[in-house]
Amino acid sequence: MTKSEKISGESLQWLYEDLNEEQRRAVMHTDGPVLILAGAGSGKTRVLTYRIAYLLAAGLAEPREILAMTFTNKAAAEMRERVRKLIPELISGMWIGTFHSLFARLLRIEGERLGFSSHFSIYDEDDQQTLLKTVMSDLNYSVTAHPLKLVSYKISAAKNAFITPEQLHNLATSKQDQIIAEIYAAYQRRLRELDAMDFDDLLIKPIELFQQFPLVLDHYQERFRYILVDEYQDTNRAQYIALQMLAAKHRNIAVVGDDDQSIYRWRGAEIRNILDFELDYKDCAKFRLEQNYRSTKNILDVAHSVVKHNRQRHPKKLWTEQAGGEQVTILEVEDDLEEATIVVNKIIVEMRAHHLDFHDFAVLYRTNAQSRVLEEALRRENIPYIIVGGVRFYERKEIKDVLAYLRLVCNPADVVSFRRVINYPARGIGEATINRLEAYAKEHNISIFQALIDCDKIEGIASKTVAAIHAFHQFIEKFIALRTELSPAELAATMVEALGILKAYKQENTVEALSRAENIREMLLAIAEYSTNAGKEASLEGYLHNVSLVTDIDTWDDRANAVTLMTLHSAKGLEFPVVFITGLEEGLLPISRSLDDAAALEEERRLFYVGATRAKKKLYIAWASNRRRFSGTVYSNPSRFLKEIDPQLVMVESTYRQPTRRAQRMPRRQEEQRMPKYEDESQEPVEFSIGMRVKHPMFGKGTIMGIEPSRTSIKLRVLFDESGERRLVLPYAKLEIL
DNA sequence: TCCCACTTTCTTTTT
DNA sequence: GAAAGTGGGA
Repeated sequence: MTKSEKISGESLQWLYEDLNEEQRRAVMHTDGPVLILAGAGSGKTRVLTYRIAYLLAAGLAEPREILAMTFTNKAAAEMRERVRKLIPELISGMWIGTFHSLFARLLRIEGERLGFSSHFSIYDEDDQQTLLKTVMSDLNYSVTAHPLKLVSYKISAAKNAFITPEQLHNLATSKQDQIIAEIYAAYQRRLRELDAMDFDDLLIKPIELFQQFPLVLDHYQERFRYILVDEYQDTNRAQYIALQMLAAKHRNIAVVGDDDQSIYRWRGAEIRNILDFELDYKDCAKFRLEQNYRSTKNILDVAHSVVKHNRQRHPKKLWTEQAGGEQVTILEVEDDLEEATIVVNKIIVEMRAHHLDFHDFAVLYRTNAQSRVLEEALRRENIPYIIVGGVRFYERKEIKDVLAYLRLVCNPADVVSFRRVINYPARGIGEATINRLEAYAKEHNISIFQALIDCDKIEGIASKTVAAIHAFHQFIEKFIALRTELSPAELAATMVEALGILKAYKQENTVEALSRAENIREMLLAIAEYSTNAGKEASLEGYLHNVSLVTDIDTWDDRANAVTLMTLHSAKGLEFPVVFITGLEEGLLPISRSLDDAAALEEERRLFYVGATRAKKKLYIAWASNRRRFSGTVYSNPSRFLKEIDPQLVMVESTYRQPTRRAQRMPRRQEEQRMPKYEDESQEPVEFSIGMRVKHPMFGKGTIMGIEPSRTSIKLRVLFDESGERRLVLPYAKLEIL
């Protein structure tokens, strides 16, 4: 049967029924590079899934020849599910997943060539910093002189830009940058010794692999006849290079994206990648999806009126058949508490008026810290809610403890995990002992885990400690042996039981301890679920790789009947009938650190755009003139984005009891830009004066006796009526003026 | 070596 | 206001 015969069959009716003309052309243009500029809500996922389905149904590709890359597991799962619905019989063997998970899979298969085993550990940011700390101390660099955050940020940035330690060294313009390059080199060596990779390595190592082993590259180039990339605007340099390499042979690379929704610049994403796709592939076909199927015209116009102020963008405008719609409402409120209250009230009102459910609402914000007041307000009204993000499940201490044990069983060379659990639960093995073990391991060129066996030969370790070390060693060995006999779930459960962690938490009997115990139980259930789902494929390392790459949004349950609270970043790709964007204040959205950086500011604008275009029917935008941040109150001006919105598109609801000069409603034109106070804390004006009466939540009432400015903060000397004199650091002292 | 109390630092977003 | 780091006493 020829290609055209197959395609003309009735089975492809869906191509004509479900797609508009431009979408269909994008789907059916299968030869060569394709750029699909797909605006928010224009059916981007639909085009991708139909394209895959079409490639398969038309016989242009086998499932195993398709590689589809997304940024979240959720997006990948959705894509897979939708392809399955179209052509259930052709689903297995495709590589659909996130960059990180697919590359991890690739590295599990091919990593041995680079000196990694198939069960290498994946380090998250936390682990990364722990390792960096030890690397720096080995090199005798203090974390005071070279803040860990700075070092890890620069190394990560270099990796995302695919810059090697040597290159970074050559690029260095300061002594510190040279040192960072040196740490970077040592860090990479150490990772290899530990059989571990961090998130960035998952993107970089495939490139190194391809460069060093052209035959491997050749194999994957041949195999992946069709490559599809979602959210192309968020790819970084490393991802870009990897894609270029993989696509070089067949050149069937289709990328979908929207430059207006590029919001990961800070993570190394290069908007240039999508803006320049046509230069990279001069013969590419270009399709524009500009019909929006999600939102009303009012919402789109508001979003557009803001984003059009960006210079770094393809000019374009979405259109919709849903003319008009409800006006966008701007809520002007006094403070964050009131903001939360009004949001909750509006939810209740909207529910009654339009027969909506809780899951029809999303409340979005710039920073996770903003969720707290909202939570409290929702709880007061007994409204169920789900928070996405914040402290992630797999980053919780108790979860990481158990995971570290499991990782150690998989990969005894994993020193970061080793250090985490060697003395947890406490078995009397302290820092001094660990250092001796480490020195011994280094001297004899063995792993620290192997050094445990010989610990009785090491000088300076007490016999009691030797016994503890041997017991620990045997404990791990026992589970290494059990690994083949037990399922991951059984192994984990047995291990947790043997460690007595749950019992210890129960004994502690505090709210915190009990919730930690609960979390561990939940994790054991999750492992069991993984074991069932993966069936015969289930393995401990498989599970560990999975959880390393899971994000909160992946587990977000969109069917649960609850209001969703999340950051603007997490909201990308989702939609809700009613959306609230909160905290539209200078310094918060746009965030203070972006104010002096034109490119960063544009990203903030896109962030607003992403948020606004999540709304289907109704959009609320809120700003508060006071917001409690840290422990002080911060006064701010309305976001410049509010002023960019065409006033005719919105209605303003203000709840000021008495609007202040600062808080004039929607001023037409911006006079002097008043910077929010918290932008630079050292400049925060002192609101306190000597002799002033103040109240502290713990110490009670007192009198300010002195004000002592220092390099980084201001200290107040307060004489408390009951407890005497104390020094309090200003931004953190929760003082109320009486 | 462990444990407690105190100090310091951090809040932008996340695979 | 948390969470990690530091330091002194048991």
